[in-house]
Amino acid sequence: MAQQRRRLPRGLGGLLRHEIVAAAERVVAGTEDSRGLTIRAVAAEAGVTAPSIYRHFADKRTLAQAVIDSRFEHFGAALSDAVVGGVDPFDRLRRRCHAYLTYAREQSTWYRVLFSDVSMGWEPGVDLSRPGFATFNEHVEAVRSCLEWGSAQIADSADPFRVALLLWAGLHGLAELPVTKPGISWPPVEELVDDLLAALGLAAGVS
Amino acid sequence: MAQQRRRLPRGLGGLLRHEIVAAAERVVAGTEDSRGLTIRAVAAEAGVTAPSIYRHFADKRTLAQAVIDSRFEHFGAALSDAVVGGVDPFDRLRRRCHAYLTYAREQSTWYRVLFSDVSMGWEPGVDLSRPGFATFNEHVEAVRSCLEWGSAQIADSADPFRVALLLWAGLHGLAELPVTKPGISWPPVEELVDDLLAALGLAAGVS
DNA sequence: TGTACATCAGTGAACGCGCGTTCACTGATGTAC
DNA sequence: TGTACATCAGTGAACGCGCGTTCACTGATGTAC
Repeated sequence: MAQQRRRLPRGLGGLLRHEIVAAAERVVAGTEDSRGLTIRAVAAEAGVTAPSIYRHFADKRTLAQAVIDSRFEHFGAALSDAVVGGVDPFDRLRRRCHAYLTYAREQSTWYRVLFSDVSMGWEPGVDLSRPGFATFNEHVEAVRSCLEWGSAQIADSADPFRVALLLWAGLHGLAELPVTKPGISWPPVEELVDDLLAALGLAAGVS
Repeated sequence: MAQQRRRLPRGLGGLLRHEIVAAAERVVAGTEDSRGLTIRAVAAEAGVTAPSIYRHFADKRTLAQAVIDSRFEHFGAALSDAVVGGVDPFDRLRRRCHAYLTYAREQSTWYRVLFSDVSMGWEPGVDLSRPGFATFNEHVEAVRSCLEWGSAQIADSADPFRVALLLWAGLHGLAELPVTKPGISWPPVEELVDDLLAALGLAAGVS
């Protein structure tokens, strides 16, 4: 039977899927919430007409999912990059937390879309390999390393998973509340998260 | 000059402003986020046509503000009611925190609208008398009472405002993340917040 | 007490808009021979 | 090398929809005399 030759993608001038995702990322970053993510706005940002989006994504939902996956990967990479150069588990965890807050401050709209938008959250029991879940697992492991490293001093009854959830909960509040409630005079959140790490027995200075 | 008599409001059958607000509360509670809050949906829920909303509210923004104020009052009242019967500051703060999580669980859509919706947040420097701010002040005072009550045991260098922010941040995470990230197997958040209170020196059992 | 009238909450139709999506098309590009 | 053709990313027009909002109206109700 005749062997169907696969065409190469057309020239570099062709609009790539990646460029649409990048345009969508900019659209959301430039607004207050995910309401701004419309096919038409993404197309305009990409310099293209709206129907051409459908050459690359079946519908709006598929596009949104692709953009969210991309942002979760970017977020996870920012946290992983931040630990480079950390001298011990406490220091590495602290760097992760500070990077978490930096991302939330600099990409505040995206942070809220990733973590406060229920229609875009992780479904229970499915898709645990999604980028966001991998990042969560790294967070739990970072906490476990601290608890094990400091086990000579701290009662080893502490459950790393529960401590990690508690730390994450605090991080989430420090990431989001200064943005949504700017009427309160927040101290630097980096100081607050350092206090939280100390309170949870996840900092070096705790005896 | 002729004294203009003010008409009494028409009969009880007349549609009251309060009924529209209540309808709007139900509309949002029945959806995933504040996108569902439309003039038409509120009117339908109230059993009325859309234009009649404008007899009571200048525009959609004014209606949304009224509903949010109402929900903040309801939220604050739930927290205040919860402390009744508390035997000491630690117990009263713990009851407040549990009521916070209960509200977030039972009214999860409204919780996210009140605390994660940036377009509806408190503006910096204005309207500090809004119901939500009063509730925040009560939260800080509840933490202050704990720190003062336990001052014989705990170093009094702890700043109640900062500790209150840290506790609030943790509460916010425990309130929101189990809803937006149900793929993680969360332990009961009441247990987690008890751990957090202990870690922050805001529980009775801490030596 | 009776009647004409002022009041006004709610109605029904309509507007202009932005949305997601579809459809037939165009025109540049790579391929077959 | 030259030409006819297949491919396909992107276009322009159009659709049906729900939105916020407006407008003239209706009809029940309370008031003045």
